[in-house]
Amino acid sequence: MAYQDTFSALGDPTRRHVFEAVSTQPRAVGELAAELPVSRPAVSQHLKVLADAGLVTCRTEGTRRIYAARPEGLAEIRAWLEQYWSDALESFAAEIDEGVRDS
Amino acid sequence: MAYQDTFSALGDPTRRHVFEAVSTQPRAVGELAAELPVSRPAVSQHLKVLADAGLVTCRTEGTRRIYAARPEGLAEIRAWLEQYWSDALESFAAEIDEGVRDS
DNA sequence: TATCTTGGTAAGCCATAACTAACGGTAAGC
DNA sequence: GCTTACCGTTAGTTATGGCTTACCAAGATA
Repeated sequence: MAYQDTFSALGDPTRRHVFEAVSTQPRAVGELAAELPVSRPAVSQHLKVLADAGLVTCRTEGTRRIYAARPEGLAEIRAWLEQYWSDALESFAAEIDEGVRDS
Repeated sequence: MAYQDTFSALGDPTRRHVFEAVSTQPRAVGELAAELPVSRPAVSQHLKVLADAGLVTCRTEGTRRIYAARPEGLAEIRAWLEQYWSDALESFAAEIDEGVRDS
């Protein structure tokens, strides 16, 4: 049920920006803060949330921390989506079948 | 880019519950409020957000409003996910190709 | 070894939004 | 036609969380 964490993590616009930024290319915290309209600590905090949700990984490079997107983190939400999609279509078909004769 | 609205709408846990409830079966506001630990106005507001995001539809039935899930609302996020997925794998492959030296 | 650079953490403030309570409107039933 | 019940909206309060400033830790370089 970790797809919920993914939704919560990606629910914030700033966090989506950070995620998409590191998706384009792995970057250090300072670089991200430089191109985003938020401070470095803010970026760091968002990265922590994303990391907890399994959406990014961290690689130490001297004093720098290079963050990269982790596509696998989207696997759960992807699986849920496909599952839901098929279930919904099924229910929809059943409803049509029964005929929606109001209550 | 409406997948962002979808993420924002589904980012809230309560809203996910409401969405999943109406997914199981179309229901009125009062019924939803009765089985969820939130008040009726709260449910109503959540449904408004979900409706704006195109995730639910409303059908008037006398004085009652029957809300139903709209699977199509997930189409955008689904498309984005597939797009991102393939792009990410591509970038990942390119990165591997260039060789991730160190560590 | 000393200093500088870089990143993470903690505390506090502020904004957004979710929740509750109360009111008004509308349709159904008697 | 009046009463009742249900639904939606609005105002007010509370709480969650995001942003910033300040401080601390770790590593590289001279």
